[in-house]
Amino acid sequence: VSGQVLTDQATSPAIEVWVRLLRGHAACRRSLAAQLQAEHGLTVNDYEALLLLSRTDGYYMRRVDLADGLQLTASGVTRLLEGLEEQGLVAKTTCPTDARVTYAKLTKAGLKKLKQASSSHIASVQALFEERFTRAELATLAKLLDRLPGVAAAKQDDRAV
Amino acid sequence: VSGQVLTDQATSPAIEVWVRLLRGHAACRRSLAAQLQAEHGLTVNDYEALLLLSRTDGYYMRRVDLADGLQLTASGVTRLLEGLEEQGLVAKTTCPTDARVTYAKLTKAGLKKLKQASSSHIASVQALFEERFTRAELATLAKLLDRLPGVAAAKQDDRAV
DNA sequence: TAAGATTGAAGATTCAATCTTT
DNA sequence: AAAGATTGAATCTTCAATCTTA
Repeated sequence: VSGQVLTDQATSPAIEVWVRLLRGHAACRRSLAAQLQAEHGLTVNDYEALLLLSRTDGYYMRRVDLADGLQLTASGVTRLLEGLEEQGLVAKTTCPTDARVTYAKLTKAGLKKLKQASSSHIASVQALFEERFTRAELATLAKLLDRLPGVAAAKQDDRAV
Repeated sequence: VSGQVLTDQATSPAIEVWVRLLRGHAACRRSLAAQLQAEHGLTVNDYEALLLLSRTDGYYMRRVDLADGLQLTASGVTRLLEGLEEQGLVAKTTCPTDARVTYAKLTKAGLKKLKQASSSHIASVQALFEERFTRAELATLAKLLDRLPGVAAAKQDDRAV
């Protein structure tokens, strides 16, 4: 009798994808976050911020662009960088042409930390995904996930800097 | 010169998928959470909890199973249900055969709330995904995401109850 | 001892408001 | 007025410890 409150729509393909995205993201993140924290004392966003910075020319980014790349709010980025600055992994730099802007710059220590963390973190990510998907399936997944909001935008910034 | 700190591995198919999962989830969730909050005063997990409960026989679940289904910790579920109980959408029920267990039971008000919220929320989810993917692509995505940790487990529980 | 559940303290993130500079 | 950034308050979630029952 029960268990059928929401019919049709409730199990539409879009809903199925959304629920799987929710649960899958949560489980993957929990696992990878635990590893990153235990082995390197970094959160997922800590790591991702260092990585985005490391891929730019000059190792610096505006906070706004970091927010877009990480899919965080402006204040989220301020708080995230607070922590990284305290650890000496990122430093503030002023923009010579626009005094409103504060750059986040990857320090030597930050680059070193990223390099240290990368090998084991990348291995964890690969273990998690390559255990479950073939190379072709991963390519398919990447191509499809690319169309989600936030994904292409982040890549553009990445390329633009 | 810079921007090439991490080579090869750093752009492996697994990493590409993980980063897209991170950003895509964040962007989708932000958008859907805002809609759900504005129109119904519910968080994403509020909604998902009501939905999981509505699909069971008798409209109740153990907290442990809810945690597994939502990919939350046990204490996360306690806090989530606290809020739903305050709103009268869920009520505590004791288990007659095991005094350790407290069931979360969907109330009439909870079922009503879920029904109210569903139509617009489902429409939002469909708008978000159907705008970007064909039906076949959604099916492919669902099938692949199914293999992520946490996803199949949640479905099993859903079915088991 | 295990399992189910809760609690206090802490962390991460957001919103709304604010400040400065353009 | 708009853009970049920060801050205080609030929310959500987790971890570690605890409690009760099996």
